[in-house]
Amino acid sequence: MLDIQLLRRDAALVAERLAARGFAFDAARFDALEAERKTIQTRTQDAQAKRNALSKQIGMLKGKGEDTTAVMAEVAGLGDELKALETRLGELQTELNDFLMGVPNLPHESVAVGRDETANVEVSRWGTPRSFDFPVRDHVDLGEGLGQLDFAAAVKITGSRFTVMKGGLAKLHRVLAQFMLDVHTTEHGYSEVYVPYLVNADSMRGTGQLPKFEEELFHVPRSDADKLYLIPTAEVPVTNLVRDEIVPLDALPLKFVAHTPCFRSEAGSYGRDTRGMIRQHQFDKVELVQMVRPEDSYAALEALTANAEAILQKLGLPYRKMALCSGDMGFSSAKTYDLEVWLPAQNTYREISSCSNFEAFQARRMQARFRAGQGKPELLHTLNGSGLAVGRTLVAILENYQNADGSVSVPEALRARMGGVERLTAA
RNA sequence: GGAGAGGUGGCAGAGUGGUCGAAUGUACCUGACUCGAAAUCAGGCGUGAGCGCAAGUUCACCGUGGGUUCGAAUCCCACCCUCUCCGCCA
Repeated sequence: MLDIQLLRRDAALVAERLAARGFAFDAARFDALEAERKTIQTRTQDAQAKRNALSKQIGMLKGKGEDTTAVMAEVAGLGDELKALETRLGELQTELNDFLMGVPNLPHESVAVGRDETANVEVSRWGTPRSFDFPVRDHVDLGEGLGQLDFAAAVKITGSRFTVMKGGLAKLHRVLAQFMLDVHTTEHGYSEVYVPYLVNADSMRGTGQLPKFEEELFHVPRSDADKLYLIPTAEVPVTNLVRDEIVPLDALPLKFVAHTPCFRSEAGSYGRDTRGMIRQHQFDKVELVQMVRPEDSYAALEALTANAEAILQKLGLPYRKMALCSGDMGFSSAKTYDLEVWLPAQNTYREISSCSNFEAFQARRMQARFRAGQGKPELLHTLNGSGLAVGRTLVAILENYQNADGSVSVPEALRARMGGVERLTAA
């Protein structure tokens, strides 16, 4: 959520900055809503103050055993008007809130203006894509060739966009997640957390998935009014750890890492990446989350992105770092770097991590604050990034480390964890 | 699943219709005393929002949402959550 003070001061300026990300902010509507809110709120509060004063008077008179009929008559006249005002004010506040909850974050000044991913800016590249002297197979052929990747079984059990892994590949998948967790906790200073995979609507609103993106979520019904959502990323439960909290200054920065499955309905992506495990309804991800002081958040974004890059480097996977343009960023983000890993079979780089600074956008929705000294509570800045998407990392290893005979070498960094196994072969 | 208890300020804990945003204790901050500290004494000390240049002032908030009333922490309804015991269970 944006700072309403900023909108009151200059809604037109906000509209201009949001236009850069392709969002049509209706400044006229906002100004109109605000104007009415202001009058109605003032009138409501005046009426309430009057009612409170008279009621207090009745209390005092009764305490002294005196007659109250005159004051009662006076306050009786207030009733209908007050009720109407309160109702209208409630409507306006709901309307304003709904309006604000649907407005995306402002792009940081360093973000390039552009409509879609074609305007993203390549920041750096690491590693050299390997050249193959045999026909390159994609991860589906490789995994099925090994007898360790089974989409047919997943379709039978559940449906499309799920996968079953077996044997060495299943183990490699597990080992990858643990490798990432260990690197981030021991080398990068993150605290490991284990969190629920089902969350309530307040949590989804806090990080910005609701109210706008409900169709991208899976949910589990409970009572009528109350359902739980499967997390689309660990960002949701982990960031919400600080919802409605005032964190002491000396506890900052907070740095968390969590390994969770992620569930996405992928509504609207029919036909995209239908083959293989690039785009699944369920996938594992190791997520980095930070809560920092506002003045530290852009340095933290660089550091967090470097933390994710370190995993790719240790695994020897070539990648490039992209700074997303204004039109390609997520709803809540002020600035985002995507890390894209080289996939030989697709002959291109594909997203494997997305690292974002949300500034105070999520914190404002969540009332996530810190207190410096004796001062007023201030909003935190929140950040997160994948470190990394485990399924896609597995895909990248299969394709980049494949051999002519269809076997797959295990990256050096994982061999000890794999019990010394150097390559995955068909059983 | 069955039975019971309970959700009040950072924490503890009063308050069952009126002067209660809320006693008291504790924690914390400031000052006094002290060479300094402890102890003691005095004062201060919630969050959000509106109006205002400011001083200030008004409103809302006692789990959540409704209702009754001139007036609700207190009464009524629904829901959520926590705890205890029993049963079942990874």
